[in-house]
Amino acid sequence: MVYIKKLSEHVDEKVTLKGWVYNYRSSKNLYFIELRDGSGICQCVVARDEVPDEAWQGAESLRQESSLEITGTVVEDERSIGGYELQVTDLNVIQVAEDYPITPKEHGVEFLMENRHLWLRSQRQWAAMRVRNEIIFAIHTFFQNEGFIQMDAPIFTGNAAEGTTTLFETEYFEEQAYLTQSGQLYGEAMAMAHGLIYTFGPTFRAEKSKTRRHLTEFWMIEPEMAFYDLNMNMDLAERFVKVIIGRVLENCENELNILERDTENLKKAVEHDFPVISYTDAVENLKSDETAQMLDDMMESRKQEKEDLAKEKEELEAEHGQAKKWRKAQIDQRIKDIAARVDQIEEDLRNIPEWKKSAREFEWGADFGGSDETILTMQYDVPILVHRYPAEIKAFYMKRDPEDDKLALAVDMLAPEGYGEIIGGSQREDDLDVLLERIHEHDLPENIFDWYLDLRKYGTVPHSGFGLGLERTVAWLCGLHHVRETIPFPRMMGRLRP
RNA sequence: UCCUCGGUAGCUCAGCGGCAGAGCAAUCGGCUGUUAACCGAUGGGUCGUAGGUUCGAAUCCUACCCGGGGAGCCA
Repeated sequence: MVYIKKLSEHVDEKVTLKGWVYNYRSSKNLYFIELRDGSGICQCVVARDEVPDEAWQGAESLRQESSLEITGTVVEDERSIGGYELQVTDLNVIQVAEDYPITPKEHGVEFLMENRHLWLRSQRQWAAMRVRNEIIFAIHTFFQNEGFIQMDAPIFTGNAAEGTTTLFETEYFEEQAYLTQSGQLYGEAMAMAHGLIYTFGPTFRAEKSKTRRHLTEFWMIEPEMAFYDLNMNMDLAERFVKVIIGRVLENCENELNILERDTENLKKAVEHDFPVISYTDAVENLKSDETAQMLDDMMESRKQEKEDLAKEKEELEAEHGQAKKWRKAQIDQRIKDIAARVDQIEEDLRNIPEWKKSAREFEWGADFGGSDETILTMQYDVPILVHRYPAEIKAFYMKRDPEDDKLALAVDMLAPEGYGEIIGGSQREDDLDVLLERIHEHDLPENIFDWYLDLRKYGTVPHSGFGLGLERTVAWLCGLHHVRETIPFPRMMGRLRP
């Protein structure tokens, strides 16, 4: 048995492929079967004169997603997807699939999500999962090469600590338990045992967020490093992300092609330093005249684009009447695209004045909202690192800046192109008394943290770490609109099936 | 929880007070190189649910259910 991915090694040989019908076309004496086998897609040409009668009848019975074994000679052919095709000599139908719900045409999100178990077979979803796999492999390779030990934090936890986030509650024998929202505190304990560690596991947040960046169950990678300060932490995060992008560019060319991902900015991210900006400078940036001007310019260019699209739509509608059928379909599609884009523009036109106002009136000490993040990141093509946030808006375990007690030694990495925060991290408070004080300030129960406080009692050291959101990273590298397409079976508000 | 957009054939949508429509999919037929193939024919409906206004409601009003996008929160 040969896999489609390896067809180039079998030119002019007779091989047998096993797979599913992705799509098919036919004429009287010729059948074209697009076969997918999980490794790729190959067009198989069945000519009536070249195969036994049973094989021809088998071909005629095929429907989308029918399973089959197919034998033939591999030939190079430019007309075929992938550059190779199979001149079929025999085929054996395993099962004829009736009424496969997902056709090669367009579908809505709701329908596709209901059929996620089948949607995974579609090209774009296939490509996204391959990129996800490459990213996961790159993450392990990077840390293993750097001498990190992969260790697992528990998923059940007894403490709902860390403050504001809503957690999933569950029962652990007769005790109240929660699903973990982060493995970090445990990561710190493990780093004190092994020096450099990373966790790789699922995390759960019960927030009722319905946005393209949120899931209730997502995967997070959290390295924790003994004897690392904030600068070392930021350097590691940048090198780490660069390696991931580099590996994806190197090994997923075909997948990125299928996803129609423009790789220009990804290449820049590998080659250029990520801008490092303090929170305070970022606030200045938001309030600046230049930013206000940038938003005004953006407003103008959106208005212009809207006019251009309206004109294009008029021209298309005029052409529609006497157009041929295939051209009509093309026009309809383009008009649909235009309508979607115009909706987006109108939303922008409503939002931009508010963004401008919120940026202009931003007060030092507040946390950045979605629009503020957008304004900051749209000024760059590569991720930016924002550091030293006001301590008040950050978690209790983050160390204060020795040069300014109001600041926490925290860092966020914000991805470009609207993908938002992909990394959040900090240097941790390593002084027992200060940490106790913070716990009291945040009104957290001390007894829950007794084991965590032990880490400061017995050989405390400066240490740092960060968490990378896997799905947001996949979404960004794939250029996907929504994180629900970055994980096989996304869990989000109102979606527990399939 | 709030704001906003939507729910019409298996799918994607049009229709927005007066006979329920199109494309794709399905079924049948045609076509020797197609590639979201093409051409012809056929079948296919609880217009999200409940109530109201009206001579008449998919269309207007009210409530509810479900979904998309966003705010808050965050990776």
